Amino acid sequence: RRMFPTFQVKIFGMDPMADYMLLMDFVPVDDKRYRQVTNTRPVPRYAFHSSSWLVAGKADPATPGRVHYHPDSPAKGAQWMKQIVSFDKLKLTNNLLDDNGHIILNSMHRYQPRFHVVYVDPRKDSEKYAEENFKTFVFEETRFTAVTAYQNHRITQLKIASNPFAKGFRDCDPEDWPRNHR
Amino acid sequence: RRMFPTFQVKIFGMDPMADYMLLMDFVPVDDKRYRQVTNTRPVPRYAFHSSSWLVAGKADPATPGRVHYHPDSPAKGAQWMKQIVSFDKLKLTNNLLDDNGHIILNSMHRYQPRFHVVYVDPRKDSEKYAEENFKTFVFEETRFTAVTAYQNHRITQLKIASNPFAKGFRDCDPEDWPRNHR
DNA sequence: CCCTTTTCACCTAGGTGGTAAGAT
DNA sequence: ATCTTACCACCTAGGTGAAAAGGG
Repeated sequence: RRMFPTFQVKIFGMDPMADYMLLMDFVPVDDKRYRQVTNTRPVPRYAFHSSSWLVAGKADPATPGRVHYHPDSPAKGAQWMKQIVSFDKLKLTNNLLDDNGHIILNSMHRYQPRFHVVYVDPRKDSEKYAEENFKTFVFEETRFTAVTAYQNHRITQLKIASNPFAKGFRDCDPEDWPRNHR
Repeated sequence: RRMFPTFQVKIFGMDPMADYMLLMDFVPVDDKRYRQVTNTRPVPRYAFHSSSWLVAGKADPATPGRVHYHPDSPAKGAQWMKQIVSFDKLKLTNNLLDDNGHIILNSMHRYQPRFHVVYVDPRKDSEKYAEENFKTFVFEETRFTAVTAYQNHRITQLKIASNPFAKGFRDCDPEDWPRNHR
């Protein structure tokens, strides 16, 4: 499924006339597997377990480190800089055998999205300059735990309130949402 | 609206490693405006006038000669050649003020679609070689009369039978269509 | 008990010809 | 009479979380 909210960046400082490739990948934040607490007392299903994650042990074997190229790649710096770049086509899966080119992640593990900019070097021996033509950007606030089903009611409500495709599950106007809920 | 059936080509003979732009444009077939015959006897609307076009006079002023770049442009020759290239995103309009970048045509005029291949010359003075880096292909069987409403019942039925988006107007299985109708 | 998979109703987004009204 | 425009029901295509079923 798509990653939501979508990773979006505003880019400055490119050479407007040069070609660039934009891509993303995901690296494990730690070497741990997480789980939810065991409730001893019965709890209604909609309460979604506890509100925190416990370490459940060592991480599962690392998944194939796929990358997602922004579908507009390659494009000129001027094109990338003139508006916000949105990775809304990026899809995540837990299927190790996926052959749709989606990003493969382990469920119940924590990940750090990374954003990479590659300058398309017109020189014949461009491979030699791969190091300097490659810049990586990490925004720690975009870290998340991959799941197959939501574990937290407020995450669910945030998605229902802000993802247009989940409009069918809303029971009030999303404009009122930040005021009515903390 | 989209052009339907879609213009599609299979390409051979490109340099697999070189970049190419693919584009289409439309040129008037003649300098005429067409119209349907006046029936003196009343005719049911569904009969769609006559089955032929009459010359109605001189063509309207030529429309801005827009071009449509295939959205995958630029791409490597290998990419273009490995499957049929389909111009299914190409849209036609009769609105002279259109600002969606669609191809502007005069209704009731005849047009010839043209297909162009542009080799992206990596040389600094590539403008000098524009002539030799540019090839045009014309398939006369793709000529058509632009309309705002269909003038021929068999064209309507052909579209209903073969365009998936018109499935709501079908009254039998399209697989049976060529056998049941001439 | 905890997590994953599958299916579903309900959306967004947009491509069809039909149809009625409008323009010339 | 002929052609154009605007709107519509009906599709395709695909992104949502809910819920039920399944696995360990």
